[in-house]
Amino acid sequence: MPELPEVETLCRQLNAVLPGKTVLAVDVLDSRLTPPDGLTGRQIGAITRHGKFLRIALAAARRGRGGPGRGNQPHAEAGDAGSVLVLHLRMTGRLLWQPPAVPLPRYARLAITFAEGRLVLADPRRFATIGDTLPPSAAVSVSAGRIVDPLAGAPAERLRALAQSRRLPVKAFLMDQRWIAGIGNIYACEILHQAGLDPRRPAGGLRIGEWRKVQRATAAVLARAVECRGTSISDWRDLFGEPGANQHHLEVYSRQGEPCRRCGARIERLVLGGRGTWFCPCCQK
DNA sequence: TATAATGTTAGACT
DNA sequence: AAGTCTAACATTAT
Repeated sequence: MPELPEVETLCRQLNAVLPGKTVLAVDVLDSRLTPPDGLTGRQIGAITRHGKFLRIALAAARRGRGGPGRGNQPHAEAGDAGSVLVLHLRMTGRLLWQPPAVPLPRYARLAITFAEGRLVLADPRRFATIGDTLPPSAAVSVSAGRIVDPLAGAPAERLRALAQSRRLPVKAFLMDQRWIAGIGNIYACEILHQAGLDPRRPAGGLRIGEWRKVQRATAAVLARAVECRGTSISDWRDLFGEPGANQHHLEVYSRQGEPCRRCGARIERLVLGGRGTWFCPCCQK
């Protein structure tokens, strides 16, 4: 369900709600989830997004340990085990903010209670994960050319360098989180339609001018999706249970058989890398 | 009932 | 060795 724009939406909403609040209780409702110990009593700090990961910082416990021993380095990004909560919603995970006394939603898997309300992870398929660190693959420094935030720009030269001599389909390349963080199936389809490129093209075969089109399409598609607070095809809801509006802007995703709004040809569906892939055979070459 | 689903990854295969 | 592909994860909705 959540790709970069949806996670970005949650991140902004979480930052408007959680910082400064103190965790009163953590309830695990699904045994496959193992939240880090010692969350209770701690205060929420800033929430950041890393690709599709959410990272919630936790301030030091308020009582006790107040003394001298704490030579505060200004945020050593690497070893933040014990001071953060990391979430990944995978396919069907949802985060909801509920006022006190509202009953838990269906498929609630984790609840973090505060005096003012509670944060609930609901997830029918149970793929969502929580942890105490970002995985190394999401850490900023792995490979120098990695595009850590396509919302901030995916430069054509960098895309071309990353894709150099690769033969996998350009759509699979765009979705590979090791190189570009945050693009998933919906937005990969939409970006390639807007760029006018066939999703099956080997990534290494695109010319620089074609990468420029990808650069522009990525910026436009993701920015609009964030403005629209995500795509509510079926079950995406924001932190407050509200649907997004970007589904009204989809050009190809899930539209097989319907006419392309640019050229009128029928949208086709095929399977690439095990995922449904929609494209216009007329204007994507 | 059969199929597909907004994601990732371990293992198999090239 | 490194790149690529497939199946699997668990469950619901159509």
